Order: sequence, then C-alpha cells, then structure tokens
Amino acid sequence: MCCAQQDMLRRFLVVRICENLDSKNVFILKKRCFSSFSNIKHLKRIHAKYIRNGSIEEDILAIGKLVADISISSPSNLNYARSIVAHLPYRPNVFMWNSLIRGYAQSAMPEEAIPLYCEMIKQGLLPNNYTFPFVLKACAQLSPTYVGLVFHGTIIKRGFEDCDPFIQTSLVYFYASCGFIDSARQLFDRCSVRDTTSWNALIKGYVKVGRYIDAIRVFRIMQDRRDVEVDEITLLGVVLACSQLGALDMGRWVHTYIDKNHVNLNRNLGTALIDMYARCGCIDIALDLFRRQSEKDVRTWSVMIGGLAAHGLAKEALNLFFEMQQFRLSPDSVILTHVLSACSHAGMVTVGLKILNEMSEVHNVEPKIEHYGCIVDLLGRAGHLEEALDIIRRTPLKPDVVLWGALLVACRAYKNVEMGETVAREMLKLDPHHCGAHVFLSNVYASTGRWDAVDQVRHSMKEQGIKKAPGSSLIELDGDVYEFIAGDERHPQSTQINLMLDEIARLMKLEGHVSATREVALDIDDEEKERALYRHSEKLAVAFGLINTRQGSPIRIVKNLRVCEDCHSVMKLISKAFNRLIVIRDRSRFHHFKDGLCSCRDYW
DNA sequence: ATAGGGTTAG
Repeated sequence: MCCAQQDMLRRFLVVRICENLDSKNVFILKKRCFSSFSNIKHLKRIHAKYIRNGSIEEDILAIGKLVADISISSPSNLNYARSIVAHLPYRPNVFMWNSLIRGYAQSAMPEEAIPLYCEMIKQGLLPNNYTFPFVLKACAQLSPTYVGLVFHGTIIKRGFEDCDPFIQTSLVYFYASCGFIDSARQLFDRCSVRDTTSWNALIKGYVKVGRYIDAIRVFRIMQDRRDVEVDEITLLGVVLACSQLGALDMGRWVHTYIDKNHVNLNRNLGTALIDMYARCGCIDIALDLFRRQSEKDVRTWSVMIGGLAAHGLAKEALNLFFEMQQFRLSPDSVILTHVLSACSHAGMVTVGLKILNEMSEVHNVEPKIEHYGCIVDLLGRAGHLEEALDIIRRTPLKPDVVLWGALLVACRAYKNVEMGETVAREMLKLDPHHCGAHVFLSNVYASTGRWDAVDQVRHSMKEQGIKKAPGSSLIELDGDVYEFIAGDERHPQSTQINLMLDEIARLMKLEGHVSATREVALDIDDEEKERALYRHSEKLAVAFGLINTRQGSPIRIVKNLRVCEDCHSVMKLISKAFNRLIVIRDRSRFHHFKDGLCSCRDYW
C-alpha cells in the first residue's frame, strides 16, 4: 500500500471513530478508501487481457476507454497511459489525446499538456470541441499567459468561440486566472448561453483577482435572473468574498440561504463558512459550526486553528492542534504557521520554540521561511531581540525581506536603534525599494539629529518614487461594503464624518489622550502629524460606523495594514465613550475593543 | 466514449 492509501485508511479509521457511523456508511467509506488502490490494478488486468486476446489491434474504442480511465484515475498513472498510447500499432485518435491532456490538466504538471497537444497536431489530427476545455484548464495554471492566448486564437480560427458554451466558460475562467478579469467579463457578456457554471466561473474569477465587491455584485445580478440556478459552488465563491471583505451581514445571509434552501453543506462550503465567521470576528459561531460540521479535513481544522490564533486565543488553538493529532490527522505546513503565530500573539516563547524544533521530526514538515518568520516575530515581540537575530543568522534558509521585517518591527517597538539600523540595511540590500526600511532609517537619523543623512534617505525615496502603501479600511453597512482610504475626503457623508472625528478628538482630549505621533514618518511638524493620524482609514471607518448604525450595535472593520498605536488607543477610548463593541481585523490579528480595553491586551 | 466553475496564511 502506498503512502497516500495508508493516509486514506488512517483517515477512514479516524472518521469511523469520530462519527460513530452505521455499517452501511462504513462500507461506502471503505470502498472509497480502496477504490484508487483496486482501480489501477483492475485497469492493468484489463490491459493484460487486451494484450492476450489481441484486442489492441482491433478494438480501438475499448483501448481508448482504457487510456481515458487510466489517465483520470490518478496523476501517478499518467506515464502508464502514455506508454500504452506510444506503443499502439496504429495512430492514437483524438479521444486518446484528449484523455491524456485532461489527465495532465488536473495534475501537478499542467505544462505537460501543451506538448501533447502539439504532438497530436503533428500527427495530422484535428482538435475537437472537447480538446479546448482541457487545454485551457491547463493554461489557466501556467505562468506564461501567452500560451493560453495562442489557444484562444486557435479557437477563434477553428470557429469554436461563438458556438460552444463549454469552451466559452473555459475561456472566461482562463482570462480571470491570468488576471485579465475585464477580458473575462467581456467574453462572458458575449456568451450565447449562460448557465450556472458560466456565472460561477465569473464570480470565482472576480474572487481570484481580489475584486470581492464585484464578485458579490455579479452574484446579485445572477440571483435576480430567472433563467439560472444558484448552486453550492456559487455560494462558495460568495462566502469566500465575504470572508475577505469581513462582510458579516452578507455572509450570514448566505448561511441562512443555505439552510432555507436545503443546499448541501458539504465539506468545502462548511469550511468556507467557518472561515467566514472567524474572519468576520465571530469566533464563537465559527467554533460552534466547526463542532457540528461532520465532514472535516485538514483544511477545516486549519481555518479553525487559524481563526483562534488570529483572535489571540492561543490556548484554544493549541488544544485544537493537539486534538486533531489525537484523531491521527497530520498537521500541514499552514497549520503549523497558525500555531506558531498563536504562540506569538500570546507571548508563549517556550512553547513556540519547542514546536519549531519538533516540526521536522514529529510532524514531518520541514520549517519554511514563514515558520522562522513567526519565531522571529514571537521572540521579537517578547523583547528577545538578540535571540531573534540569532535565529535569522542560523536559519538554513536564505533570510528574505519579510523575515528581517519581523525583526525590524521589534527593533522599533523596543527602540533598539543599533540593531534596527543593521536590519534595515540588510532589508535594503534585498529590496532597495522597501518603504518600511527607508522610513525606519530616516527616523533613526532624525532622532539623533543627523539631518544630512535624513535628507539623503528622503531624497533617494523621492527619486525612486517610494511611497507608503495607503491604509485602507472596509466596513459593511446594510449589506454594502464601503472602503475608506487614509486621508481620503471623497467618501460618502464627508461632512458628518469630519464632525464626528472632531467630536472624537474632543472626547479624547478630555480623557487626556496624547497622540502617538512618533509613528508618523513624514517630515512635518507635530500638529500636522496629529492631523495625519486623525485621518487614518480606521478612524474614518469607525466614524462612519458610529453615524450610521444603531446605538449599542457592534462596529466591524477590516484593515489592510496593522493598526497603529494611536488608532489602537483611540479605539479603546471610543469603545468606552460610545459604549460600542469595536472589532478590527488588521493584517495580523483581531482586536476586540470593549469598555476601554482591547482583547489583545495591548500585546500585538 | 470525453468537457466548463470547487476550500487553506502572509
């Protein structure tokens, strides 16, 4: 039995223990576990029979079916299928080529599909309408986009573009996969027939390129139409968009829709829903769903452990991590990142180091750069800067900007200027355009009065056109998502928001709040710095939330960067002064502000 | 005989 089958068998046993299944279900599961094992054996037996009784010479249809079955049975059998095709006493037909291309398109080596297509053409065969969906599926995964573009040309030339809905959908998804979502949209609009799959391809395309609001917009249009049915894959795309946007109301709506319409809550959709609730800050609902979800796989555990980690619930994350191992499920690389980041958010230095050291032996996962990143972050946050530096120096992997960046953040927090300077220089060696490193250096020089050095850094930043990525915050209101960019004046209700910000500032002054201007890196005086902080995107969003939501209802915000020190303390004060729960998901974790306190206990 | 859409962190 190979590793994959052993793994399946193990999972089967786990499922049996967990679910307490009756004998009929056990039988079905058993069959599923062993199907690929017996399948290829069975197929090989058929092949042997064909060789013995001479069918290979005569029955081209039967051989075709055999090639097809072997090709899709498992990617590991593709070489076998190829060798059958290569040793035929006659030229293989289009069906056989299609089957091989299909097999590679769904394997880890989609690039192999292209030479097969070329070989088929060389042998004087013509591709048919079945060929292109397979080929495009392979192209959607390839990095040189032009391969797929060439095939689009071929499709037009051979007259398939306007008449085959399967090819049209494949094209839509191919363009979206390459990031050309607007071309995908144009193709979609031109389609003669649009069924559920075409709509799903477009929605998933928008999700893929990060245009989540558009994905939801398309879903709404789809839903208004009478001629097309929404299915679980449509909903999966929408839930993914909601997770990214933190659009809880929309996500809840989908959940209700699933329940009301008896949509099959399969493993993928269930996992996506758990992830959505966790990413919208509702960790309790996520946990409840997780416990009730009967079909779980490694990804289900992964999103749950990741959700707990992001909420700073390290103990719970670790418990789940151990629990899954009791079920004999092996944690993968992503789960270990989650666990290490949980340790980091909770300052659990010893536990984190132990897990890192045991990774390769106990879990059979070689530590990657992101795992070291978590450890550097863990040590750095806890103030062990030297040890963090030591980890970077001793890493068997080549340190990247992100790894150094984790240490730079710690140097800033603990005001270690010397080490910070070294780290920033290392970062600029790797990425001369890194904004954070430039800003850090400039601040270091400014704090020690080395104004000529400050000028030099500023000048080179300007010359290279380096700008800080603008902060952006999302907030959902009545099912619509609003985006606020730092300093932006062109938002809805600009006047009211400014008035609210003034009101907040007045309350903050009363509470004795002093703006944390040291984080502002601009070459301006303190008053201007205060104004810049004043217009941080999360403050704009929270003001918008305060104006437009019922008193006492929670305000949820998703931010693209980490929340700054000033915003953090202002949010605490707002939660008290306005008696609101404020939930902010930032780049690295959740902050639940309530009664003047934050769930991160100011350790983030 | 064969087809298009399907989850995981930063």
